[in-house]
Amino acid sequence: MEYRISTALISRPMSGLFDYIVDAPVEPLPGARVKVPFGTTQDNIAVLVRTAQPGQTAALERLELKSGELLDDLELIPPDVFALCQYAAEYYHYPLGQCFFTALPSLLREGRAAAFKESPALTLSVKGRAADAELPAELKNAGQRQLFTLLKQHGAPIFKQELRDRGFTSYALAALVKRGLAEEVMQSTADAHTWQEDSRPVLKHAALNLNSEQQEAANAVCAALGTAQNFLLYGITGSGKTEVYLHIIAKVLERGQAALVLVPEIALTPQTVERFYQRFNAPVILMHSALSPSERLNAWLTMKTGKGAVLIGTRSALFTPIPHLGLIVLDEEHDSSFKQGDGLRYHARTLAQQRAALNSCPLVLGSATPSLETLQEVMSGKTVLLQLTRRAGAAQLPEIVLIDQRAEPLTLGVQTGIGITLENEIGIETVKGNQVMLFLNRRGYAHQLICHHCGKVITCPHCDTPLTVHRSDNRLLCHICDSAFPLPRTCPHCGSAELLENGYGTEQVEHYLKLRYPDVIVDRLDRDAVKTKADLDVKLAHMRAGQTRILAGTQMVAKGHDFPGVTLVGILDLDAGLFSDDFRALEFTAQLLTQVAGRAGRAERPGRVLIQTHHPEHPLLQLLIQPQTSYLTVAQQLLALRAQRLLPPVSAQAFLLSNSSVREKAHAFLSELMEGLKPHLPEFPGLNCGPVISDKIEKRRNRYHFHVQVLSRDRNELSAFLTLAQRRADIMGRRTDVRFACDVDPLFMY
DNA sequence: AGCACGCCGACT
DNA sequence: GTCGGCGTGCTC
Repeated sequence: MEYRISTALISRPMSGLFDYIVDAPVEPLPGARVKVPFGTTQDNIAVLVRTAQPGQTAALERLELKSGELLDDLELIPPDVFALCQYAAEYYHYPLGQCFFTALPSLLREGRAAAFKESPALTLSVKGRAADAELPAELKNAGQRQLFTLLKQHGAPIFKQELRDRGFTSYALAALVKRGLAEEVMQSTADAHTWQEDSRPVLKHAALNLNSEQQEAANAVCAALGTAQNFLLYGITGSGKTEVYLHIIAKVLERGQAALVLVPEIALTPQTVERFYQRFNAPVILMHSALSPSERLNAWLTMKTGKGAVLIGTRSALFTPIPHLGLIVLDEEHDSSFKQGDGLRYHARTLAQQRAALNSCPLVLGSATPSLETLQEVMSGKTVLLQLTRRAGAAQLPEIVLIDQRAEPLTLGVQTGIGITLENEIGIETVKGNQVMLFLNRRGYAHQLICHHCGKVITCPHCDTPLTVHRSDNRLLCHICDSAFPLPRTCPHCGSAELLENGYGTEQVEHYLKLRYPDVIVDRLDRDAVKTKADLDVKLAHMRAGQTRILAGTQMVAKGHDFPGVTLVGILDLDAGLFSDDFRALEFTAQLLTQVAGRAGRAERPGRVLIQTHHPEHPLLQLLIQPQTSYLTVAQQLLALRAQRLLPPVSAQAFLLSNSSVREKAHAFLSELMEGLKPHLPEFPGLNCGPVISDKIEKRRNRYHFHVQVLSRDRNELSAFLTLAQRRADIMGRRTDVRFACDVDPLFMY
């Protein structure tokens, strides 16, 4: 039977639909993929949007439709995810086809069959099963012993990727195989049954007891199961948010429904993951950036076919088909990694709200430092606030102390970021056997290289930024485009050999500390020191074991890791976060301070936070050092400030973006676009359009960037304007070498 | 985004 | 005389 269908092409930046004829035994469903010819090209992947009755698309009567090949016999993208993509297309003013593209695993984008592939798994060998002793004596390594025990308890094979996610090293896996205790088998999830058919209870172990606050929070969400109610679980660090999630998820599973847990990339540590595996018999599936394309497809299909009960994943896991979805958790909801920075520039929180609405399930946003966006939702009554104010154990909140840098003598330490006061405190704490964490938001050894003779700063040839000195690999690195250059001995401009390093980064801090405290182990945590997930796990383990005594790092040290032995947290330079022209800077700074402070004094030992600043009188700092100040009170003040200035989240914001390798073209495009829109502006009385200006870093990766800021108190008005802008941009036609995009609800200034 | 078509400059 | 630059417009 032949059907006439409308499709969206997933790899073309066009918002229109294109019609084809497909041959199918029964009427094909929206969400299925079709392979279609397009223009002169073959094998384009499109997604079926609707079937059309003959004659319905009257405008195309003139045409003999080409035929396409149906790739999926069912819908591939189920109705809820399909609707989510449609919503994203409208909200973010992005072509529907490309939203589908974003929603699909890469192998499915390329037209591969939606079928499970076998993956390597590990199970005990005959010898391993026969081993009488609980643990074969030859296994000395703790990881290998744990792995053996796990395989023995579990019986059935476990995917190697899952074992790696749970913290076992590839080395440990190989060692068991080498000793003949375990063997590798290829396994597929294809013939597994759905998890609901499993007769075992969903819980492996009885849940931990919740304290009254936790219980109240869990009860509130459980009472709302089956509705699209949004919650903010505002829980200070160490107050046990995860335990609340686990309780709610258990309830969801008992109802026969599945749960989706979204986390920032960095949060997928073996400790967190293990708590889920330990708690539930029902299958827990992970989706993160370290998966290979076929592993990602397997995880996606496992959920789609109802063989996974809990999906834990990063941003993009939001688009995974999950039958009977009963709950969405978005943990660390303030984290900026939930916002996609290119392509479909979506915020996982925004789309999670929509998905929760589509599935009539609750959305739980969790954070110790909620975003002002979420706080605004609480104020307006759309989101229910649940609070966890008690820290586990006897832990107290740390004392925050400002160190006025203007009063510090200009020692060698100051030039590497550590003033004498902080240095002394580090000495005292480490002598006592305590741990210290230092935070600095700048990677590398030295911020820039400046010529003493001609005064020029060595900059990236592709970007408007100074190159950063990285001593560990003796290179100059561009933090914008990641290009690398050998360290020059002479100035490229004047040939002088007198090059001065200017400004310090984490690498220099680490270097200085190692010189200063040769007896203790100093480690560093930043993107350069942590290349793989395994690096991170190792460093975190050393820190947790108390081996590492001083840990210096970037944002990474602030992100939710629990180190009970830390009694001192030093913040080397906060001033940039106080005087930025980004209106979100104070919010980020308050969040960062609160998060970093949360690392200190989690056990019985009280903690302190020392903040080095040249501006101790700054009102935000003054507010934050008050012992009774909670993040919530700070955030409320910041929100009031936003309201005064009519900034997000009180009003809706978007950027129109253009870039080109020819500076003039990028500017001209936006100027002409805005000129063309001018006559329409009276139709948008609440709209506030900025001028066409260059980005703060105008040249990036050899392209010149310009933008226009658009604000409106009325989101619908903003959206209508963006639709018009998009249409005008289309009419203006594509110009070679000019790229144009919208960023709705941007998180960073351009 | 591809890709073809088409109209102008500098090669054999 | 042709090769190839990239501006323009179309793709069911």
